[in-house]
Amino acid sequence: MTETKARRRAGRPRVFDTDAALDKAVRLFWQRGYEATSMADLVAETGVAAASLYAAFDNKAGLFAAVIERYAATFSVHLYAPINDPALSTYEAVKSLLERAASSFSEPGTPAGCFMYSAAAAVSPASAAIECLLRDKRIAAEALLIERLQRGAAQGELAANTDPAVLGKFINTVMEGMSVQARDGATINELLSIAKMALDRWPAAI
Amino acid sequence: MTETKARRRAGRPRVFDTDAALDKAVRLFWQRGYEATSMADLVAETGVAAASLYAAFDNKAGLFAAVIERYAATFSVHLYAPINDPALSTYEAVKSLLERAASSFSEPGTPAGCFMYSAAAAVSPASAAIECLLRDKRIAAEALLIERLQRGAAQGELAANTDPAVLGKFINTVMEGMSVQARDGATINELLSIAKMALDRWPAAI
DNA sequence: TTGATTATTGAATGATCGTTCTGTATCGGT
DNA sequence: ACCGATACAGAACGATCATTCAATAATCAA
Repeated sequence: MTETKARRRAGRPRVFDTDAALDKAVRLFWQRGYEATSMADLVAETGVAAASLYAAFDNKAGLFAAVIERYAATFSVHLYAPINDPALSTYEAVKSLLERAASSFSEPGTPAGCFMYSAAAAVSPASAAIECLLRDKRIAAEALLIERLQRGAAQGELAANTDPAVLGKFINTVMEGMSVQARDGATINELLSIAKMALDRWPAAI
Repeated sequence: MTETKARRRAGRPRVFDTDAALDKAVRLFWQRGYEATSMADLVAETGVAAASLYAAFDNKAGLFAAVIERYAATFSVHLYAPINDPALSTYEAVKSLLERAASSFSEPGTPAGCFMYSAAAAVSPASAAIECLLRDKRIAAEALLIERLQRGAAQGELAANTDPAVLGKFINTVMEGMSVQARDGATINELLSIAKMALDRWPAAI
């Protein structure tokens, strides 16, 4: 007979909720960025003692890495869902992606813009590894989008002279710009009209 | 008889070159951002003692404000020159703007991307005023672009159903995204193809 | 030459940074 | 009941942060 439940680890059980603490940390890093968020800020916001955060995440960089994964699991997943939805045409998928970006980036309950774009836009040389973590995520997301466009091209959904890599980079660029716009106070309607303009002249197959 | 030259100030003259020091500081803030650049970094890079920097710029925020103006005078001016060039059509002006952004953001001799977009993307609440300084610059630049488009629309250079404000926001959004792309390693050719795709959406008059 | 003014140098300031230590509490296994 | 293991709380660590002080140097106006 096999154990269905995971065996509890020995020792005193953790009292704080890891995901709840990460959710708080996500907001903080999202709003202020990596360098401007101090461990003291994180302790105050999460209510978890510094030593406990270190025991769970090693150090500030480790906590940030966990925060990245938490953001990806709770926000990025929904944003990019249309890309993986087989029911949508290529155009519909991109349109839905941009519209989700517009509403997500201006969502009142969360910091403006996209965590992946603004949380470590510029860092000290000592934190270069942090910048790379986010850069890799951005590049991976772009690659995912380009792959979707390539599938669409293979299905004959794009004009023959369209390069999916360029189109994907363009769409991604607009999304990154929309994040800056949102940070500067753009409303959801302004972001939607920007998205709409990016979708104009979509290189559909003839 | 009027004094043609500005009267020298009393006291010991400044020995360090303010603009040369600002140029060094521009690079540092451009690369690392406001929070991740320390006064010790600035002292090491400029070769100017801390007390002298404080005497000249009051504090770190004051130095950053001077750095913003220096960047605007030495980089932004060239980037936005096509917008004010009366010899160019509206389309030519925007095309030239985006092409200058592509080459400027990927220029090997300077940090990648645009200082105005990445130097204070996310800051601590204590530095909120710093974020506002750059935001105001971004919004002013966007307003300048929109005004140019409105003049073009008045000249009948744009399709009748085009909203210059939306078109300007779109162009600006693409530029902001191009800065992120450049930071992530995009080449000048990749940026140019992104710019080209944005221009494909151009709503010329029929 | 003298006094007012401003800049420079180098050390020192208190505050905050990320991180760790010390001691105690709570679990599973025996 | 006891042991090894893990987590807790709070104080403490050296390093670095932005900033300023004290003393000296160089200029102008008189």
